[in-house]
Amino acid sequence: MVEKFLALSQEKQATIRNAALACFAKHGYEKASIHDIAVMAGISKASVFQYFGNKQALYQYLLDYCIAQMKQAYDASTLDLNTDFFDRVWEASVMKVENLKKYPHIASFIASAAAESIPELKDALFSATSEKFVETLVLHEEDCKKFKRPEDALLVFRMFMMLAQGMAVQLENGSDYDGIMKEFEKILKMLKYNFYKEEYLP
Amino acid sequence: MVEKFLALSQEKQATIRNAALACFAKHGYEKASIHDIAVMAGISKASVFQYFGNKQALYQYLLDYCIAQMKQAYDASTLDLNTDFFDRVWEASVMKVENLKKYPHIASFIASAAAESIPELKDALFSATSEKFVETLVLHEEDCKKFKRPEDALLVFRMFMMLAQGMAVQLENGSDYDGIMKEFEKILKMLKYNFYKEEYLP
DNA sequence: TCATAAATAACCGATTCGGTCAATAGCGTT
DNA sequence: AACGCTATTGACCGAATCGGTTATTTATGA
Repeated sequence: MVEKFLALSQEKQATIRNAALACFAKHGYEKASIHDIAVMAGISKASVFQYFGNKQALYQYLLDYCIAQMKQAYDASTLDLNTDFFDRVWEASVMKVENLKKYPHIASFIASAAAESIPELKDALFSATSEKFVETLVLHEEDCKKFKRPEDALLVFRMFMMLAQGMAVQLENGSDYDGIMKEFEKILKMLKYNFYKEEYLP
Repeated sequence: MVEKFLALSQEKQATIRNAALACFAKHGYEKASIHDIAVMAGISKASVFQYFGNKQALYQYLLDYCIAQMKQAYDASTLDLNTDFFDRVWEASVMKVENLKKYPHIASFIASAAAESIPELKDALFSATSEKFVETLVLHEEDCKKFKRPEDALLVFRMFMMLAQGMAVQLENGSDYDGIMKEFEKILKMLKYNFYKEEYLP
């Protein structure tokens, strides 16, 4: 049923998709109305049904699209190259923010769908956001040695995870990307300076 | 019109208020329905109208209630006593979290109302969350001297503000208060140890 | 037991819901 | 210009839900 939609131009697809993602994210499945989505996308309500058949199918399409996009984003995660912990955190953060910029409503849609306990999200979310997974990806054993107190490394990492959530909130609330990222970069440098042994400082 | 409601027992008032706060916070003013609120509160829809007259009056009552609660919470902020910066941050965080525990839905309701750009919130929110205000309240000049690099103090404070937002998100998503606060306490100690000059460490 | 107050089920007109369909607008072909 | 074909939409459908009212039931207290 979705072929009609996929035949549209990429721009129009993106416009409609973003409108639908935003509405579902903001209001949830039941309270989001096709009328709202159509108005936000600048098309008629009938067209939405022409493209997707019904409300459920539209939601399912968005779900599949977001899961695929998420997997792709994580597959493209090649941050093992940088050898330093703080550089890796920085790189991962930049990647996350760039993704947030490129696909603005995916994160909030996923969060909203998770709140409605959509079953198929459980798996996709678990593999992507599992703290242990990200931990082994970012924090290596040899990183700890650079710390004045090696036992601090894990806690610093956990702090970054919380910090990332706070940043995401601020970004959603309209704060400018560049300003926040600049500040985050300064924070990283500061932490590195204060936590590393002198021999590992530039 | 609200006298009927205020005549109820405190527990029943709290139950109804929390249901209404949760519904308005989750769905916004327009999409939140009196039916939903009544069901969540375990009373009949007619009773809600009996207590508050109409939807707008209910919303206005919640708004007034939350603003009053917020002001009271900030008036009770007596954290000047502790002389150390990190202790002050810890105390402020505990206060914030205790408030979040005591009045679970106020924060999200205020956020939702702010998103709908309710005019009277502008003032109340500005005085309460203005970063400059909190900054002068928590970060004093003599604190900076304790840092190995005094210029780090302000950035550490900014980091705490972001961290607090991340913590709030996790708390809303159902993580346990005590676990998060334990971790935050550890983070504070760790930062203090790494940032302070040795002479200021216990 | 009875009067009174509190709570609700049933109901109201109006609006909005998801969904359909016939009419229209756009557009390449001849 | 007239045609045919398709993409798009305005108008419409019955059903559900909206905010709000009212008549009836339930609880209370003298």
